Amino acid sequence: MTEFGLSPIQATARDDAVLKALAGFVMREALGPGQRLPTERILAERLKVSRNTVREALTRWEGLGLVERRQGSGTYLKGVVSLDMLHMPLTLAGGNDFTSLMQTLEIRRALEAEAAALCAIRADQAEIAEIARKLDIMEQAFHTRAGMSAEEDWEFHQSIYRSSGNPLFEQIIAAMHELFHRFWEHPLGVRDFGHASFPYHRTIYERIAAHDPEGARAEALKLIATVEDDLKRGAAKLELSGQK
Amino acid sequence: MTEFGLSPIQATARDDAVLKALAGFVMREALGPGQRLPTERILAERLKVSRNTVREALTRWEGLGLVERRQGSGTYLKGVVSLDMLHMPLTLAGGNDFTSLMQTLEIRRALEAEAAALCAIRADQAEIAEIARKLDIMEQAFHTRAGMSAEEDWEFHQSIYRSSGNPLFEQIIAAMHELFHRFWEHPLGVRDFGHASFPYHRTIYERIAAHDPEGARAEALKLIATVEDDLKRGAAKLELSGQK
DNA sequence: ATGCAGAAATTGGTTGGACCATTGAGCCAT
DNA sequence: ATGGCTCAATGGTCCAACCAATTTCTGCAT
Repeated sequence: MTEFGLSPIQATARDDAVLKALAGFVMREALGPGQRLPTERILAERLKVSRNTVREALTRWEGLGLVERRQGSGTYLKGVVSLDMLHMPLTLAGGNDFTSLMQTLEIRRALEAEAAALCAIRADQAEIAEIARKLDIMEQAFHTRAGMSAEEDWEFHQSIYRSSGNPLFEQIIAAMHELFHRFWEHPLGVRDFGHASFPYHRTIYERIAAHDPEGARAEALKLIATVEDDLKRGAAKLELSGQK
Repeated sequence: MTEFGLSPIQATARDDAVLKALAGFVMREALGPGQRLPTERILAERLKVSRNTVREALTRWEGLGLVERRQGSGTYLKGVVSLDMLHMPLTLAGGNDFTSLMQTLEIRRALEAEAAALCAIRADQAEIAEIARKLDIMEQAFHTRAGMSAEEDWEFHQSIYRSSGNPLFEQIIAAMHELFHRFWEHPLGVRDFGHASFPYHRTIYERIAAHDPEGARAEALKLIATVEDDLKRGAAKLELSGQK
């Protein structure tokens, strides 16, 4: 194990100090997403605080999505960490009913369209190629597995958000995506979900590749519209079958 | 101390289970902001988990701004808690620079335009009247106080979000607004900030009152564009004066 | 009785040490 | 090579204290 450039902490407000020290360490070592950071035991020893304090600090970062813990393996960076970060935790009440889903879709419509337009403006050749790659993977999965391509679908969209030049798009939409997953994992019997949206993935890509922001925005809006339709169909079915 | 309706927890993923149980407890007891919740020691005893686990769970909620801890006093609710909450922690890397501000503005542009459009579709007469009232107040404040109408300006926008039929708009934009305030409270020497955007408030209102969603969207976009220009001017000034 | 200072109880914050559960790497027999 | 096994490393949980800030109670002086 190498020598970590970490020095002890002093007064109260330990866990904040721990996070500050850790952020500094991450910056000095130029650690990025995916990389492992020191074990809790080592951090506790180097910073001269108890392991519990280190754990509370890391729990904070985990809650902010900055870090991921894997038991038996280690703690890994999930995002970019810097000393001067601003946190904006949003908690939205409501969640699992049809209305809430439609409301999040309205937000997503706004963001998805804007992200696609920005991407069409800003994406360079490498980024466009990456999007094309994700699109190919998705289309291939769609055909071989008869429409079960949710994971690949999501990765395609993510590649667009990443190329929008604004990381907030991915952060916000990712949170909503999680909500959607939780919702139609087991309930809601719309099997062909997403089929209708399939063709628009390619049209979005084409508008982005052509650096046509308004075209990309329009295609993104069409895609979301099909999802909304699917959702309404699913809700209607639930209504009929008498469920709540 | 009353009898808490809390039952033991079972398997792994303790802290999540703790939060679920706590959320259920808060709902059953109909606890609201400002009220104190049970001691960590009591929670640990009732839920049959260690106090450490309770603390990690509460640390999560504290990070989300749902709860506030006061040493020697207790843990108090800060927001509304329910079982089906969606958490959306956003992190702005390097929070106080020009880039971060522009990024939040891009998000706001997307949401503001969509909210204005939805409002034009859905707002009823009473809501339109309320928006008109806020607009009058704002314009009057603008003229009497020579442009210092930030508070009234914000209330005008809020009234639009509220009439969009989707509470998420207000929640998300409000979080960003708070962030903005913290930023240009003292730094950034653009005095005439917001002057350029003034006329568009009335045009937005007129398009909403006319139930013209695309018109409202277009005017909202113009307004945000003026804010972006102001921001760029401010950044250019900082650049000139040699600050970082 | 009243008011206030000091003691005591309450409560979140921290510590250190122990053990469990999962992971991953190295080893060994096949 | 391959498959299974062992074992060390690592995060997850627990316990039992003690510290620090706050609140509440107590009792004395007025």
